[in-house]
Amino acid sequence: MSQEYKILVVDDEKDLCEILQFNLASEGFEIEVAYSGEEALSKAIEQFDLLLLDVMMGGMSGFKLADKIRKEMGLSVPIIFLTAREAENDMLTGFNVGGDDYMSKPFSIKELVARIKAVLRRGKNLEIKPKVITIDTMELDLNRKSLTINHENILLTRKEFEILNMLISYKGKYLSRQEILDRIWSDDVIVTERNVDVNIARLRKKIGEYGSCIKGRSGYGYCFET
Amino acid sequence: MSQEYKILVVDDEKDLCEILQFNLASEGFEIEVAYSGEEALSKAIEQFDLLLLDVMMGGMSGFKLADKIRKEMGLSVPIIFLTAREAENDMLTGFNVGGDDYMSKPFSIKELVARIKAVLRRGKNLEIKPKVITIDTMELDLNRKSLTINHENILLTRKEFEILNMLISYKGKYLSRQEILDRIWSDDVIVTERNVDVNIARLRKKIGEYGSCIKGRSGYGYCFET
DNA sequence: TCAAGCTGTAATAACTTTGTAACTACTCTT
DNA sequence: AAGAGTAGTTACAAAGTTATTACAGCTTGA
Repeated sequence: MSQEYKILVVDDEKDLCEILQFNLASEGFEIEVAYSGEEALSKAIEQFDLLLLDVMMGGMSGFKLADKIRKEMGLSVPIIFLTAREAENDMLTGFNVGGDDYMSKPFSIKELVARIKAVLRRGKNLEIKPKVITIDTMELDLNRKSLTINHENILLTRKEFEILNMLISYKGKYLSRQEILDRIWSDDVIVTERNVDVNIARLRKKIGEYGSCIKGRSGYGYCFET
Repeated sequence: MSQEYKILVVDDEKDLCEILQFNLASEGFEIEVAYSGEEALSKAIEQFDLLLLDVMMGGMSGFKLADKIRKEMGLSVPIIFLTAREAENDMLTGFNVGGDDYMSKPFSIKELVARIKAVLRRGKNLEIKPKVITIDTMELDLNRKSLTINHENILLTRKEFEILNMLISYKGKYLSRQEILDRIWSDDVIVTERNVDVNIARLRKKIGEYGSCIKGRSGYGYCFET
């Protein structure tokens, strides 16, 4: 990094703070630490280029803190949330509050650094990108994670949404069950390939007429094609 | 697994080594064992497709070993760390050193195997080859595994596709049935040479006018020639 | 705590691909 | 030209793959 970025880490686990401080500093970032939301607010938030907020803290939660910073203080500093694993809903709330990314603990420093850099880069290009994929009368909103067909809202579960999204972004290419598993399921969950089938079946049913656009071919996998 | 992967297990607990050796071998991996970091270094590390390193060993720790392999020897073999500690710290260090994954003991063999496969797969996907072979009005897309003739999609089964691909890449050369079997069928399946004939027949039928480009010659085998 | 929803497994039925066998037609030698 | 070996074709059986359903465990949120 050519420029020195200032990052504020807010977390009540002192050990983790130390690890972060050490590792991020060695990546060339300037780090400050606060051990609670309240302590964080006592600092001049606007001086930082990025906030790393633990979601669960004694006292004010990371989300509440983010909310204050965004709404009361009106700041748009990038925020990355740190959350205990499996809290998928956490993540959604995080995005609602205006988070830029989130990381589930335990996470790898390598990955965190990558995301920090990504967020900082993004900041330069600025602001909201409404990502919507439209296929005929079907609209997939990647931000809202919603699907509409003929302006009718279709509720997809996460897995269904992500599979559909993946198929559509590789439109015309057959993706093997394994490729789908690799991308959509995290490494440490072990599920069988049959699972993909089941999710595809549910997805097909939900998207009605478009169900037949998801082609399955013996030995190749699945493919979206209109 | 069609290909045989070589894995080096480095751990000073002999019992665990045996368990790993037995179980991984039965998954079709070729296993070698070293009981210390020093012993590991005496082997030709570059011959292995994956390293499984215990973090805590008498003598050199797994991390130190990894560090040597990465930085001094400059090798980028995938590494999975085995750690007994719950500690998040271990994990962080593991990733910093360039580990690809880690497993905390005790772990399930099933999960370990899943991760090994994931890591090995990951390495392969790196090759991005936008390969399309065009012969007259025939297009063979090796990525999509699709064939079009005059922009008409022709659905080939896997074996058909692979045979066609092989014939075309050796265009003009006669390939014996045995050569075709060796390359396209996995070693552990035993099929007769007549099988190739049958598949060739099916292929010829599917590719219509191009069917006659697949020449058969008594005593030689098959050859693609326009 | 219960009800509802999500996600995974298992079972099974339908389907596709692949292999074998049997037969015919061709080729190559003598 | 005959016979032995080789190749092409077809039909059927075996093996493998996929779709779908039912159900169970888990999480979540009233």
